[in-house]
Amino acid sequence: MEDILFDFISKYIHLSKEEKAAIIELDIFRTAKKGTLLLREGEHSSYGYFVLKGCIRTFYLIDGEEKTTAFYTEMEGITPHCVLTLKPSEYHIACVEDSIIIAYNPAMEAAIFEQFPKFERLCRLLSEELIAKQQLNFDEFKTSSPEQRYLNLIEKRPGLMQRVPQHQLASFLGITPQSLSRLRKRLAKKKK
Amino acid sequence: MEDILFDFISKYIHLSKEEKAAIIELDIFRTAKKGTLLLREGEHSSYGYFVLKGCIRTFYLIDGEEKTTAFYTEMEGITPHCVLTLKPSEYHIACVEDSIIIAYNPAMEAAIFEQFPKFERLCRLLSEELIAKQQLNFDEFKTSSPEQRYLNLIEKRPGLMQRVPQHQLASFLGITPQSLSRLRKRLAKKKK
DNA sequence: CCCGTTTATTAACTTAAGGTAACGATTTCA
DNA sequence: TGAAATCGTTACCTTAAGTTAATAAACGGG
Repeated sequence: MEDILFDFISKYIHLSKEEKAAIIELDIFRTAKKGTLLLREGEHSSYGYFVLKGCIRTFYLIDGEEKTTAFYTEMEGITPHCVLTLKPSEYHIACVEDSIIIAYNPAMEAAIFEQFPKFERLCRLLSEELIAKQQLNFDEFKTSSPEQRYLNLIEKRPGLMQRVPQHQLASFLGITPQSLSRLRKRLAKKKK
Repeated sequence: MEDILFDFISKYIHLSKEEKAAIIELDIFRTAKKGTLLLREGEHSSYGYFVLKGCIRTFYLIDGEEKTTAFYTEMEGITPHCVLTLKPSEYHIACVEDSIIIAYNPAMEAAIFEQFPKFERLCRLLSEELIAKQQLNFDEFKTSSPEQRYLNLIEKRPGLMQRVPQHQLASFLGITPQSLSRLRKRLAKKKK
């Protein structure tokens, strides 16, 4: 399972045997069953997660309703806001499927950055890229109707539809499950 | 005007005289009049912008309509997506007010990072923080109605309302100018 | 200072999303 | 395996957003 990670990193920088060993040394690999809560609202945590296989989601509990706002699948990760603020978490993180993930904390990052400074560069570059992508994504959300967003999601993240319950997808699209259900019926009719 | 920048940076790291001199050496400070286009859709550009004073916005031209998706004010900045992809820009960037900005490109960053590695750490930390904040912001957007978003904006970014034309704010809120106008009337009535 | 453009508001109509509730179908797990 | 919870769909009604259009106010360049 380390290979999944190293294959990914190799797209950006070359890692020596020593560097790979240092990463494995950190003992960051975990498996988690579907439904497992990695982080609860209100908790303090210093762990970030990176998905090697499977799917995790962030969600809020608002008026007793789960509102899923993000899905992270293969080669995507999240450092929860609370890790940076040191305050209680605003949201929950849960596994949508049985997953293989990396769990890292700032101390581990610091250790790796100190040994191998080029990791820090990698993280900076990945972060900067992610900011720009996130912004594009948000832009698209703002400038689209729920229906367009739904169609867009099918195009941009094919397969996610199949992996995720519909009511979770609905809040991800910024609508209610009922609206998503209607929307789908509307589209099916149009297609005919 | 350098002082505005150095005051900001001093909240994160200490800069020596040499380091400050190296930054000034880069000749990154610019002023731009309201309405100035810093980047046009379709253009190639390698410049990122950081606002010291004033306000800039990103917008898309969709069916001849301007859709404003983000505002950047004091101590906020943007590295356009096209700088990272080397492809034509998806959006425009324009000054909303007369502004004092920093314009930087990857070569300048590389030069500074080489001279003073701690800058790279600063950028990584700021980037990681921004990712988490952006995500929270997006989450809030998805889980709120236009009305809640409007009220939230007043709270979170007071003053922006006064600085920015309403039709630009409308698309920023993900609605039409007409809807924003109605929404405001509705709220004014409620308050009474 | 004036005229054209941009901006904000309002109105009437259409469309779709929210709220509530009910219904089976599926999944979970004790 | 059987009861309970979860999930997706449908229906009905309400509410608000989109669309189009008209008008008035504010702004800005010559």
